[in-house]
Amino acid sequence: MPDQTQNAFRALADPTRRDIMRLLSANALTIAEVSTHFDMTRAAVKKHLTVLNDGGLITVEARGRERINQINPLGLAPVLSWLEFFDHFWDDRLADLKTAIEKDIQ
Amino acid sequence: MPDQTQNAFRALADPTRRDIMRLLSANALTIAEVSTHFDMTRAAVKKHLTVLNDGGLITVEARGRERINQINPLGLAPVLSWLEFFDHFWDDRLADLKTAIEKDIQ
DNA sequence: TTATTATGATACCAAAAAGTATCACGTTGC
DNA sequence: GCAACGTGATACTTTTTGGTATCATAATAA
Repeated sequence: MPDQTQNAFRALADPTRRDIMRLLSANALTIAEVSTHFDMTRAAVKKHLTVLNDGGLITVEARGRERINQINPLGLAPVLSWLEFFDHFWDDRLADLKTAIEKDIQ
Repeated sequence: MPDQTQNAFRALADPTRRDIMRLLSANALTIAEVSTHFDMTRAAVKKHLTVLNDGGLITVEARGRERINQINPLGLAPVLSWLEFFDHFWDDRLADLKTAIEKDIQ
């Protein structure tokens, strides 16, 4: 049971892995299916999936010879928890923050 | 003006940088002051501060020969915005998530 | 059985990251 | 002016990371 916060933050640091998270948010997919969405080898995608799994952000379930990769929403908890720390400090600036977020969402 | 989301996530991927964020949440500090809290050279700390600045997570203000490093709460907006994306998908699981967060905060 | 398929694992390479050492430069204080 | 101080910047080393290529293995399909 290593540092789950560190593993989660590290997993989210790569843009490909964040894209995979978005992908899997729609559907659970096999490694091969995920690979079709990216311009890299299946082996590279599998590595990213391993990092995401280490970070607790996805779960992997074997079905025959396939591996179904599925989002684990609870994996984001350590990340949100860490961010939550800052809410306690700037309750006054939090309003600005939320405004900025809403403006940023497309 | 590159990918601010990427720069912010990258900045948060390092445990030292996350610790610096917590440090600066209490007080704005000079580079030398931040350095006293870590077992590494001032140059290394300065590099971390540069990465945090690139990620928009801190602002740096010159005061004489000193550089005051200060948290920029709005810098977290791209990160929170990205995370917010997932809220739309699991409104049902969001309750579990929030429970997990509260339990994780010490 | 035999061929195909999906995956795991390993070795390897290039680029990026984390760190140190060092020096130059502007600011402060005497 | 001059010494001390805080910082910026560069060069360099080591480790980590993102990627490919390749092969072994288990499951499926004919």
